[in-house]
Amino acid sequence: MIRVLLADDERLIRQAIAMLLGLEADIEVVAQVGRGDLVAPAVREHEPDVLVLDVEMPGMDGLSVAESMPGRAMLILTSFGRPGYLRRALAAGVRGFVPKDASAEELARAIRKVHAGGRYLDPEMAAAAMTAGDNPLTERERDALALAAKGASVAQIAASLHLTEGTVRNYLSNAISKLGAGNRITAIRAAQDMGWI
Amino acid sequence: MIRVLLADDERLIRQAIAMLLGLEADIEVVAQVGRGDLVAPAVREHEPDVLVLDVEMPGMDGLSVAESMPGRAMLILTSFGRPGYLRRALAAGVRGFVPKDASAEELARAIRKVHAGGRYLDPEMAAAAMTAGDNPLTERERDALALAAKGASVAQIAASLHLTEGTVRNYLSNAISKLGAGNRITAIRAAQDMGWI
DNA sequence: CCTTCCGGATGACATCTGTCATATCGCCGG
DNA sequence: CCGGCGATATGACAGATGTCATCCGGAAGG
Repeated sequence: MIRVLLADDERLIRQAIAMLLGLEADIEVVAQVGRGDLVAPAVREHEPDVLVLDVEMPGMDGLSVAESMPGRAMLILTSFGRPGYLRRALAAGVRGFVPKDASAEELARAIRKVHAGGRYLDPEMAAAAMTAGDNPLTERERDALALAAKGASVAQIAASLHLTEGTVRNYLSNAISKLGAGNRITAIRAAQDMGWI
Repeated sequence: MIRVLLADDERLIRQAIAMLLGLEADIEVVAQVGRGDLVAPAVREHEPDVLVLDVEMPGMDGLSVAESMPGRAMLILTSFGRPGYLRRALAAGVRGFVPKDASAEELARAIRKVHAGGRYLDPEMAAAAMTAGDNPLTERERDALALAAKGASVAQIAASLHLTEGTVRNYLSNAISKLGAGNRITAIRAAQDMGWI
């Protein structure tokens, strides 16, 4: 029996997926949580074999959760096939990556594979991540763009990062150019679509 | 037996919810579609009693679908409790509004209520929509902000709407002020959070 | 009928943003 | 050791953005 912990913020989805997985003879959902920060306590209590984590969650996102639990069998389940998510997940030791558009069979197969020590990556997502290439932004450019995405002005970003305004403008300009955008708004959208900020 | 059509773009979610609803003795999912533009043909073919529509879908969003089928028993199922969504849905004659964070029982109850000609609004969403009040933006302000949200510059917006640049700047400035934002980026985020653009 | 009000429209002005040329620093390969 | 490279940092400048005072026209109300 494969003991699974399921983390997703939407109760209906969580309940429903748990039900589907419960139909599989060899899979048992032993815990369900709706917030990222509740995963660690639940893991301690139930000692599941495999963690199925949604990326978008309050408290702590699924990728951060994965990064905080190295060595465990984990699988990311997400609505958004963002290349950056896949890279972060793999770097964190996650061995399974399944889109919510997958079928229940695909999810069950992925869980078995991950439990057995293997990998399961959705073919389309893997291809998209390959095509997209790596994150071209430097750390500072990402910092600046992430703050801009929250609506911060150049002055506010400069204050946050302890830089002069000119430098911040420069980072944003570089980011805009690297992302093939025309202004900061399209740059923010592009970076978010790729899962880079 | 209540015959239900289920429209949601994520297969796993669709399958799983169909399974949950199938457990209810009086509910039967007679059709499932993954795109908004496939709802109309499926309705013609299966003649369901109640339509359960996700807002976020490719092809055609759930609210537009609802607007195109007046008089039918419909229920909106969404991840995002945006006040503007609720208003648009009610205006389109939708009688049920359920967040994906609801329980399966709540969804089933809502479907029965809507099928019987009643209404079911998630209490929290209804309260949020009340608190938020109505969309304060005029039509032109919305047009301009929606284009800005796609990354368009003032010049491009002006060309699209057949206005001078000054007028466009004015609309955006009004929108920023009405939304309590400090620049167009925060204004865009605020308007999107409320479901106003 | 006249007034008031509000959305729509305009251009001038101050400020903010994006680009560019340039400089410094640490690191790697020759 | 030295040159080259890329990340970081800076300020000047041009162009884009946000604010303001103002005007126009139709709807609501006296």
